[in-house]
Amino acid sequence: MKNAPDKRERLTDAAAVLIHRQGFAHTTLADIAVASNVALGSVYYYFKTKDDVAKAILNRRQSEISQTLEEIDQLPDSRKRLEALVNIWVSDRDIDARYGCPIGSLCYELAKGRGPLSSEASEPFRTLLAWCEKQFRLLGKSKQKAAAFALHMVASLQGISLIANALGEPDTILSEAKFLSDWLRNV
Amino acid sequence: MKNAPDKRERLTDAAAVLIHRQGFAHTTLADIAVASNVALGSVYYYFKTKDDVAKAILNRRQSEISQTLEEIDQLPDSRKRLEALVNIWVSDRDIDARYGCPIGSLCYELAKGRGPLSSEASEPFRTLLAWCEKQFRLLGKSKQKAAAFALHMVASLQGISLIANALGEPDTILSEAKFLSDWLRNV
DNA sequence: GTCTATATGGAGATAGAC
DNA sequence: GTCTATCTCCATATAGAC
Repeated sequence: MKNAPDKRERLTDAAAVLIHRQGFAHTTLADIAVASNVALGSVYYYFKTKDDVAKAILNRRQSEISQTLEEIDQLPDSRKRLEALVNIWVSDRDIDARYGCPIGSLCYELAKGRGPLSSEASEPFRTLLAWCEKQFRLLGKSKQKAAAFALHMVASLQGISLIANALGEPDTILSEAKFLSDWLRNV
Repeated sequence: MKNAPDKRERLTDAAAVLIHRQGFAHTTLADIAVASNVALGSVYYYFKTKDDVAKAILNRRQSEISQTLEEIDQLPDSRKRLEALVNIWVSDRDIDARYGCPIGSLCYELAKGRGPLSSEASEPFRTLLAWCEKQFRLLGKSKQKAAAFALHMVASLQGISLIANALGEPDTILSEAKFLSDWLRNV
C-alpha cells in the first residue's frame, strides 16, 4: 500500500533539479534524499539503481516536451508554432546559460562510458525532431527539406545552450533566437 | 632533469582520447596511466590533481583549433574558409556521433558542479567565434551581423554533434553540413 | 623521476529492525 | 514502507624506497 503515492514523484522532482545543476556524476543519492526529505535507504525502495533515477528523469523530460508541444499545437499557424518553440529558449535563457539545456546536457553526460541507456536519451530528441518536421511539412516543404530544417532547428537550439553555458552569457541565446525567428519568417 | 621530456605529452595524449570516449568522470587516472605505460604514482609528478589533467586537455584543444584555423586561413576566399570549417565536422562525423564533439562534450561535463575551470573551457569557443566573426566581416557583414552569424555557425556545429551523438546517427551531421554550406553560399 | 604500496574518503548499495 | 547502520568497492591522492 502506498501512504505516499507521490514520493517517487518528489524524488524525481528533486533529482531532476539537482542533476540539472550539478550533473549526474556529482549528484549523490544522498543529495537527492535530503532534498526530498527522505531517508537514503528509502530511495532504493523506489529506484533499484542510480541509473534508474536517470531513466525516470529522461521519461519526465519526454513527458514535459510532449505536453509543451501539445500546448503549442493550439496556435493556428505552424510558423508561429515554430517561433513559440524558439521563445521557450528565450524564456529559459538564464537557467540554460547557467546549467545548460536540461535535456541536452544530461544526454551528453549519460552517453559517455555507458551502453544501454541510449534509447531513453534519444527519445526526447526524436519527439522534438518529428514535431518540427511536421511543422515544416505544413509550410509546404518536401519531406527531405522538412527533415533537414527540423534538424537544423533543434541543433541550433541545443548548440546555443551549450555555447551560452560555456561562455556564461545568456544574451547569446537572445541573439540566436532572433536569428532563428528571422529565418523562420523567410523560410 | 627530464629523461622523458615528452611524458607529460604522452599522458595528455592518452587522457584526451580516453576522456573523449568515456567522459571525464568515468576516466580514472589509473586508466590514463595504463594507456601511457606509466605507473599510477608517476602521474602525480606531472599533474597535481585530476582537474589539472582537464586543463591540459583544454589547452591542447585550444592549440589544435588555433592551428587548424591557421591552416584554413591559407585559403584565399573567406566563404571557402567557412566551408572548410564545416567540412571538418563532415570528416569527423563518425567519431563525433559516437563520442560527441571533443570540445563541446568536455565543456558541458566540466561546467557541472564546478567553480573556476570555466575560463579554460570557454577559450576554445571564444577563439572559434572570433575567427568566424572575422570571416563574416570579410564578407561585408556589419559587426553585429557578423557576430550573430558566427554564433549561429558555431552553435549549429555544436548542436549537431550533440544530436548525432544522442541519436547515434553520423548522417545527421552530413545533412546539417549540407544545410550550412547552402546557407554560406547565399549569405 | 619513477616506482610500489597504502592511506583516505566518498558514494552506491544492502541488511534488517520497526 | 520507512528508517538507521553498515558493508564494500573504488578512485584520488600520498608516502617513501630506489
